[in-house]
Amino acid sequence: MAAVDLNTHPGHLARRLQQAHTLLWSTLVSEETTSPQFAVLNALTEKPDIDQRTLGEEVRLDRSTVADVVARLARRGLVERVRDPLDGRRNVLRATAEGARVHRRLVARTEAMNRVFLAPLDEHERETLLRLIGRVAEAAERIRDQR
Amino acid sequence: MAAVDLNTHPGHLARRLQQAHTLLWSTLVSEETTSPQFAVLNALTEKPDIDQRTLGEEVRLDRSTVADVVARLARRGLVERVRDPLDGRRNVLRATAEGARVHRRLVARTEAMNRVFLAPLDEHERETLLRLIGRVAEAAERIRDQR
DNA sequence: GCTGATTGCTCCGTGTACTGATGGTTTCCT
DNA sequence: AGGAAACCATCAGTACACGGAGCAATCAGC
Repeated sequence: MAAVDLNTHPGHLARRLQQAHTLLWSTLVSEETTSPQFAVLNALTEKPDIDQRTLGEEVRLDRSTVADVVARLARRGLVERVRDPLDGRRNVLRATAEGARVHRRLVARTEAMNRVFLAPLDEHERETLLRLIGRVAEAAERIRDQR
Repeated sequence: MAAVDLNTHPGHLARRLQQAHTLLWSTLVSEETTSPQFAVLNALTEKPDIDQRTLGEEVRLDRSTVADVVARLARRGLVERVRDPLDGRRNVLRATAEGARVHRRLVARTEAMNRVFLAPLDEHERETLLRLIGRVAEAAERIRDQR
């Protein structure tokens, strides 16, 4: 009776957007390397030798999830995980040469994929969409962090 | 070196948006009932006695995921899952009285949560965001379905 | 320098999400 | 009627995502 129109619910739309993206990624970018894994490689390319917690903040991954994702990348030899000799709690992370190679190859493909993904929108709409999502996400993340 | 700015990548932003939403949901709406579970209850409120496949199309959930989500709702007694006597392949689904009660209570809370979630945007921006996400998601879902 | 608090990581349990394989039903076509 | 095709559901395997508990290392205050 009192059913709601889910298309007016940002959460439902966000989930659909993310699902559709994941699927498109696996066909247009890579089957082996997922989008979060790419985000990790990308962050380590920019800032090598950081620990998991810092990396997690960088790419917005939970501490447990970072551990999982990094473990998979390490298993494939794309990332090195070394205990910090100066602080025995930390794992210092770094992309291997192979990891850097994979990252370089995927950068080009992600750009192609983003064009396909955003194809229904014109240039102004794309810019608007990214900006609005960024603002909402950032505000919600701040609420979380202040808890 | 050649690191990319992830904030220009819709996929990364979509993931952040969805994560932030999930977290906000668990604090403002319900700890027990997740957003996909609510979507299922909502769909069954509007259209009772459909099977899992149809339900999945309605709320955009994979056949396996529908089975999981419905199983959890059934375990909590919010949904009934009966083998269709007319077509032995189908599970006919229906929200129980308790499921309807939970749905009613959550409808009000989701509206409150959506206001908080979209608080950083003005009325026009909200409308724009929902419309643009909807268009991108729909286009990407069509690509998937045509495969 | 000791002690208590903090920090970084791991492990466990739960939920969402997808693919591929399998099996049981129904339907359709000859 | 009988067999092939289509269809629905389930199961196994993998990946992301989170919180809580626990452990080892470090730090801060005295």
